[in-house]
Amino acid sequence: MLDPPLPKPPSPLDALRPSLAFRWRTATEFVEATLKAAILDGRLPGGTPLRQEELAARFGLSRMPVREALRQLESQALIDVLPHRGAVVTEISAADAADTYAIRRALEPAALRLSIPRLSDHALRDAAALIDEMDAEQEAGRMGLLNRRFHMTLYAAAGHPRLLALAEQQLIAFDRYLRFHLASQGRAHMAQEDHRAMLEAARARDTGTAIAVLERHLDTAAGTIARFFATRGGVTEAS
Amino acid sequence: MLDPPLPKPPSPLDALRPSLAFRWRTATEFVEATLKAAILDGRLPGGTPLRQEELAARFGLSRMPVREALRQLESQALIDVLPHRGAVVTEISAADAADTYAIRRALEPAALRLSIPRLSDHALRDAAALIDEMDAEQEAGRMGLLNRRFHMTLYAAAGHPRLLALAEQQLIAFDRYLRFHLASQGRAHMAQEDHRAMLEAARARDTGTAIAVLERHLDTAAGTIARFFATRGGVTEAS
DNA sequence: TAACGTAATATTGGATCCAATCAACGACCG
DNA sequence: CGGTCGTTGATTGGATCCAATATTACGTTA
Repeated sequence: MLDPPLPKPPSPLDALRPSLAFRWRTATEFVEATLKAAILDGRLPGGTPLRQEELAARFGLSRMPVREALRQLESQALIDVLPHRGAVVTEISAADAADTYAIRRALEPAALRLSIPRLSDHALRDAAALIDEMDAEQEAGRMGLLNRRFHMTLYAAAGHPRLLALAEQQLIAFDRYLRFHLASQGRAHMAQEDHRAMLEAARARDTGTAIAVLERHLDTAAGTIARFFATRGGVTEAS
Repeated sequence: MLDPPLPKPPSPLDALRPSLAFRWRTATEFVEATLKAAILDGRLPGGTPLRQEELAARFGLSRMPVREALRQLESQALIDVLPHRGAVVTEISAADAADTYAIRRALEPAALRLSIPRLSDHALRDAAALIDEMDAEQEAGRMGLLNRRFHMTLYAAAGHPRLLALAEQQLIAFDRYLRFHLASQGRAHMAQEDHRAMLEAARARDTGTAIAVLERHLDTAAGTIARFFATRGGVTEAS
C-alpha cells in the first residue's frame, strides 16, 4: 500500500528566495547573488552546510554553476570550502566582527581623506538624499543597502577603484552584523547623527573633522556589536 | 606532398613553468598557483589573453580546473574576466600601482599598530633573519617572497586573520611592481635601512616610530614606482 | 572491550559533450 | 558607397557522466 506523502524534511535552504526579477547574465551570477543575499540576511546562518547537489536541485540547475558560485563566495569570505569536504557558511563571532571593523577602520578613513577634496555637489546631494531615505526606511534588509550606498557615495570620489571595491566588500560583510546592531539599539535606525555630521564636514571640506566623526562612528558601532556578543554570549544568528 | 614541420607559433604561455615539486591537493590549485606565479613574475604581461582550451592543453587537463582557477584569479584582481568573452591578465599601470599603495598604506600601519605590543621574541628573531636573507639574496623572484614574509612576520601578532589576509594579498599584488622598484634602484636590494629601523622600533615596542618608518617606507616606494612610470611612459612589462 | 584496519557510501573534483553568446565577415538594401 | 542585418566560426557557459577522496560504519583482533 502507499505510504502517506512524506512530510518533506525542513532544510535551511528553504530560506532561499531566488529573485527572478532580473535577467542574470549567467546562471552562476544568479546563484551567487541569491546565496549571498541569504547569507547576509542571516537566513542562512553560520555553520549551514551547502551541498552542491541540493543547491542545484533548488535552483533547477546542474551542479556546475553552483560550484562556480561557491568559489566566488569563498573568495568573499562568506563561506569556507574544504577540498573534497564541501562548503559551510562562515561562522560569525565577536572576533570576526572585530576583524571586519579593524579593516573598515583602516580603509574607510583613507578613502574619505582622498575623496573629500574631490567630492562633487552632486555626490553631496545624493548622500543627503540617502540620509533621508534611511530616516524613512523600516525594513532591515534595505537599511544595509542604504547605509552602504551612503558611505560609498562619500568615498567614491577617491578614485582608486581597488581601494573602493575593498571598502565596499567590507561594508557588505558588515551587513551580517547590522541586524544585531539595530536590534541592540532597540530601533530600526542607524546612528544618523554621525551620518549628518560626516556629511556636514564633507560639505565644508573639513577632512579632519569628517575623518574624526567616521572613526568615532566605527568605534561606537564596534562597541555596540562587542557588547551584544558579550551579553548574548553565543551566536543564535537566526531571527 | 608533405609540408615542412610547422614552426610552432610562439605563445605567451610558453613562459608557464608548472612546478611539479609539490603534490597539489587539486588540479585547480595547481593551475591557480602556476598562473599566479607567472603573472606576478611578469612572465605573463598585462593584456595577455588566457584561453581556457589552450591553458588546459598546456597543463594536460580539461578546461574545468582551468575555469575554476581563472575564477580564483579574478577574485584576486590578477585577471579580468568578461562573460562569454574570456580572461585577460590585468594591466598594470601607474594608477593601479598607486591604488595598491593606497590600500597598503591604510592596512599595514593598522596591522602594525595592533601587532607590535604582542610581538614575541621569536617573531622578532625571524624578522631579523629575513633581513639578513634579503641582504644575501640576488634573485628578484625570491626577493618578493622574503620581503612579504618580513612584513607579515611583523604584522602577524595582530590577530585579526581577515585583516592579515588582506594585507598579505596586497603585498602579493605589489610583487608585480617590485621588479620595477628594484630596477629603478639599480641594485637588487630592498630599502633595507627602513626594514632595520622598523625592526628596531618594534623591538623597543615603539609603535609610533615603527608606524612612522613604515609609512615613509611605503611613501618612498610609491614615489619610486611613480617616477618609473613617468620616465618610461608606457608599460613594457616583460623583462 | 577498545583500537585498529577495511569496506561501503556520500560528496566533491575532473572530463567530456552540448548549448548559448559574442565577434567578425559578408551580403543586401537604402 | 555606407550602413544594417543575417550568418558563421570561435569561445565560453552549462549539463551529464566518471573518478578520486573523505567520512562512516562495521568487523576483526589484540
